[in-house]
Amino acid sequence: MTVVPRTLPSPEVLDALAGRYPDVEPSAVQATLTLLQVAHELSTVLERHFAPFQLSRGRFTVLMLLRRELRGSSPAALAEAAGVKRPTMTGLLRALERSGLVVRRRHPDDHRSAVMSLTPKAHRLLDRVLPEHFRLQASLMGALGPAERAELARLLTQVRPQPCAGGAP
Amino acid sequence: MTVVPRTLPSPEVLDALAGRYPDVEPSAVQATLTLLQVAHELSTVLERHFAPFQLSRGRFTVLMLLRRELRGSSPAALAEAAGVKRPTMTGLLRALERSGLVVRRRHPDDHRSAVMSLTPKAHRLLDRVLPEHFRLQASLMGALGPAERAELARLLTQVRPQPCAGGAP
DNA sequence: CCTTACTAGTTAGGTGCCTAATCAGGAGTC
DNA sequence: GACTCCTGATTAGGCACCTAACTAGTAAGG
Repeated sequence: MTVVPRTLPSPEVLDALAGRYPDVEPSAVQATLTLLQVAHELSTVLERHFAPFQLSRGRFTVLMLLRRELRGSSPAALAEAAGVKRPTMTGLLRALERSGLVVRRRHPDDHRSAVMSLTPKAHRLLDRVLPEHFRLQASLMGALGPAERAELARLLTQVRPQPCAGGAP
Repeated sequence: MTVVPRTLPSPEVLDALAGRYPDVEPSAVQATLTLLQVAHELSTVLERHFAPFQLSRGRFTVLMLLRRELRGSSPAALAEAAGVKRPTMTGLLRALERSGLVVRRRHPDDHRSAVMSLTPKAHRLLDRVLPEHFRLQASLMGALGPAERAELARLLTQVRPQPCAGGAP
């Protein structure tokens, strides 16, 4: 939920920047800032929705992953799937364990590894959270038709860090 | 930089959810998750770019605001413009002050208030950071043409929290 | 076996943001 | 002037994420 300017730079400011720095592309600046800003708002709305249930986005994501796709998998696999580092997953799972939402068992073959799964309490919690969650998601996208949503998703996936010489190490 | 599932839910999983929870709109789920995920990646790339200059996104944003639009304005005004709470701005400004990038003066009329401005060192730093920053932004949007970028920004601005009964308190 | 190399998970410590509570200056009312 | 009310800024404390460094179990080569 990092900081993002609340309003876009005015055309005058952009022009001034473009005069001083030749590589300014106003359309790129606008798209980047808008993307960050809208994502920030969206994040905030989702966090607010989860808060009354003692859930953060991270904890919710873990529950959803464990619900169907990754049931009975290891912390490392969950970290990978959730896009989070292993130490962070340790913290998320500890919190969920303390709340009685997940249980940990030792892996039968590999004694280093753990096997996580949801408790009945977690399933009941999700049954309370998810209906409203999906309504919220639908309302956030309510101003866009299905075709526009698909187009939005398509355009977004093009925004990746380009393989433009000197990629990640 | 909050957590977001690294891959979208498969169609099967979405179908299963839609079966159990009637309000699931797959296009909304897809658009939401994609938006959060791309914003997360973009955030990460930008943070990496700023790190060598000892800048965070927050500190950079403050410098940019102070550069032209809000030169000589108060911490409260900066917080408002940066989309951040006042205590957070206190921390950002303290860090920038310690690095010798901003200076603080008392407001001549209102002795509660402070007037912040950039030092020459900050202008030199921005002259080093910005060219590469704008090239990076351009490359991130490199796969999209100007019209597509504008369309992306337009669609994004539609994603606002809808005024759909029971707004913010 | 036994060393070496790897992997799963945790701990320790740091950053960036938040809310709640506090302090100090300013402004309106009597 | 003294009371209340408001507002700018800070401090204190908390949460979610990170990296680096550790512990413990596994696997592979001598």
